Amino acid sequence: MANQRDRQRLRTRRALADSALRLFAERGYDATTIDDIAAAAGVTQRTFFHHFPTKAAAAFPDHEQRVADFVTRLGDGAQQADPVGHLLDTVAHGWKGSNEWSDASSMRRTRYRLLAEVPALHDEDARTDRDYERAIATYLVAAWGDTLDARLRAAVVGNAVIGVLRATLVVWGDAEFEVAAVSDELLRRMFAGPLSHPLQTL
Amino acid sequence: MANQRDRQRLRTRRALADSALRLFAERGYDATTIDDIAAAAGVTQRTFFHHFPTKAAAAFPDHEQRVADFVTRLGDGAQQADPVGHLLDTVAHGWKGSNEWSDASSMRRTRYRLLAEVPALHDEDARTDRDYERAIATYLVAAWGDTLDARLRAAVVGNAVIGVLRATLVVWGDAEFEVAAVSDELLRRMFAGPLSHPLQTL
DNA sequence: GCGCTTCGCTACAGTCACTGTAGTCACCTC
DNA sequence: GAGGTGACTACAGTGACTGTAGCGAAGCGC
Repeated sequence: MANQRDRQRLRTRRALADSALRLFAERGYDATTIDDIAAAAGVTQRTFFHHFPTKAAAAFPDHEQRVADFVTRLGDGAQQADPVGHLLDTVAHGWKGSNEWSDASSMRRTRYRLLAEVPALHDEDARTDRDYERAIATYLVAAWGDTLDARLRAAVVGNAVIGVLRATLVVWGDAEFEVAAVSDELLRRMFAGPLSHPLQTL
Repeated sequence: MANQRDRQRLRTRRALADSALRLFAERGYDATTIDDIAAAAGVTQRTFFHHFPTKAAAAFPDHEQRVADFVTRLGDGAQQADPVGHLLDTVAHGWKGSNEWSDASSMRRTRYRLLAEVPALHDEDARTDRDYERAIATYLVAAWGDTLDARLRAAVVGNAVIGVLRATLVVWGDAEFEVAAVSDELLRRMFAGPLSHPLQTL
């Protein structure tokens, strides 16, 4: 996995992602063309599309990887006695998760600001959220058993977890507080109350 | 508001929306070009863009109107003693809400099927969801008072309400049950438990 | 009725995201 | 070291979306 070719591929991918984020921040998303990004990375436009399916995807080069990591980590606890506890632990762990791509906090801030301003990036991010939601629902159905009630509550939990995180981040955008602690309290309340007991109306 | 010009404009808009939905259903979203839609409606491509900002928007010609209706209805209860009750009533009322555009249930089914299959339409729908979420959050902050805790819980409620509805609809896609009753129970649980009391960790 | 404005639509031309195809050349494998 | 694979290029095309200018009919004050 670390031969010449893979290194070259990764180098190009990084150059493209870095150029994209930098240019988006400097001149704005719409004012940046894919030709600009490719030229800045020293490759052709066609090469850009060998690495990213869309312009927006270049702003989040590690999304696929992060979702995959989350799914793996969630799956590792499939046999746990307390599936909800394991889910919450995994989510909490995700907060600390940073990797090679988004390490620099300046990059993270840039990305967050762009996300709020550019609808196309918001769409891209929302697609990733849906992947997380599906992963959570699948995990809980496996843990709870495949009844209609379980499938329904699992889907709601997936939405609730991601929704709580997203809403918390939105407010956090203009007010400082401990994101991890607050979202954890909200999620634990949700599970303590409305989400862990069968529905009456089903 | 019912002069010759407005009637003509509405007629064209309807023709475009009908042609779009029909062609999307017949040959698929990607296989339908905007020229096709415009030609089927008897106008030019440029006219299409006088009525809809994007190709996807033509599949939901009344989204703006629906959001505006929701906001109006929500605002009408601004002085109510029980804001959460008013919100739930408004949401429940939304279920029954059908209008001139989406009256025919066959159209509604077609639209729902397309929504599940076409990512671009999913994105479009998600943007509308965000409008609802913002409307709910704004309403609740006005009712609860503008503290950090209220802003946070209001944002979470907006996400939770829309999330519950979306998750319920997804599961409902392959299992029949009373959507309105089930989502109402879920929402009432959320408000009874985790969402109506100040956060400890703030 | 009669100008004057407004506006729904057309015609035309351009940009840019994205795709298909074919080819080159370095690297990897056996 | 021969053959295959894969990263990248070159070129050409499609289709979503935009800007601008103009036509002709509906509205509106006189």
